[in-house]
Amino acid sequence: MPDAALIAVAMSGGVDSSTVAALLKRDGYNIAGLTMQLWNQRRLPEIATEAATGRCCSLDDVYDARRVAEHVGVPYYVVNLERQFEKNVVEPFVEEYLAGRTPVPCTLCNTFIKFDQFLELADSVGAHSIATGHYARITRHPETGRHEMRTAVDASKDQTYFLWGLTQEQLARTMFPLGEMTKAEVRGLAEAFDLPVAKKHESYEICFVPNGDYAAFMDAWLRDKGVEPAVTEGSIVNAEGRELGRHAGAHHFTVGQRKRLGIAAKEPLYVIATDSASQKVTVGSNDDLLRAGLIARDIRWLSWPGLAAPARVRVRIRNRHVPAWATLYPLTETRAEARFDEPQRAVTPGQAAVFYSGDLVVAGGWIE
RNA sequence: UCCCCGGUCGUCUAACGGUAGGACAGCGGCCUUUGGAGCCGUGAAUCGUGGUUCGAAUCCAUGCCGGGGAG
Repeated sequence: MPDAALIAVAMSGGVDSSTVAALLKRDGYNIAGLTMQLWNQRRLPEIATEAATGRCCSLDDVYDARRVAEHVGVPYYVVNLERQFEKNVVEPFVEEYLAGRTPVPCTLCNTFIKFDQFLELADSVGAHSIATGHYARITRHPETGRHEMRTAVDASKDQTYFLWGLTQEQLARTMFPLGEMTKAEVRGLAEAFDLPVAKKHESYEICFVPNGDYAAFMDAWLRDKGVEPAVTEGSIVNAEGRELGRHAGAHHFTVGQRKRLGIAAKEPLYVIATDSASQKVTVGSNDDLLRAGLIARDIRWLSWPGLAAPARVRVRIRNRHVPAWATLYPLTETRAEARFDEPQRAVTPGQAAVFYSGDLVVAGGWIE
């Protein structure tokens, strides 16, 4: 028997969250649809493109969400969280790049916006829990009652890499109705519900970067903030320190990157490291990217309450990376070292390391 | 001035006198709720001018350019 209590559904205007709203409504839940306006695509006109549709924050998406809410027959609200989004996602995103690391804005957005600010919004409309279109599962430990996160049944759509920052309190109030479904099933339901967005394409890339050119975005954002463009020109060197080329800013590069180096060599060259202090970008062969382990900091424990002794886990070091077997050694409460069974390619500072035990999402942290 | 050696896609480099190929870089697409990676596709060259030859990147002559040597 469905709970009569109100559930706030985060509606982005995409297929997944729209299907969630329709599903919960069909099952008799009392729901309200909310769309978070996170970023104004006209904010930085110098990088705006005519093809800004399909972005998670475009006006079209808000219209789509509203149409879906009307179609499904649920109350609908749009809330403006642009200020919070810029403070908690965009600003750290730029700062991380400038510091020589490679951020994961989607994780920041989930941790600080979608499951933080949005829960406050839910409170304000009297909703005791929230539902989103994420592909992940939440379970409870049968004995301890601890909330656990598990990977989505549809492994190809699993989004736990971006969700490891959720706290017990957040998990306790969250529903992921799509975690048990495949994308194909969701599409099928969207069509069965005759949702106006049933055939809408997937959203890709960073939602607030209209054309995928995050380097241009950063430069435009900094100019908009009145920050004088720093002198970021520097050299591209090999392991021996010999200069192979020049670049316009180390923050335009990330570990493992091959494209846009503009250097012709006998074999493809990849970025091995970037250094913001010297603005040096070091390049080398693919094999030079292999690392035996990593240290993760600011770890948040999800399904496990912590770690007292070394444990066998699988580690994902980027989205859609096939998790690699490793032994996890606790260093402090929030810091741990993972040593891979097999060396992994392009371990990148600033990216997340997410630890799994079977389908359990054990914990996540930031790669140092 | 003379004597060697060498000039091939943007770069590096192949091609007994017989379809100028590859790698890297570039560009485009696919993939993907981060950045990357990967996959597929694609444009691009014989230093100039004569000559020999059925046929020249290749052989000959000459000019130009680059590197070395002899003063």
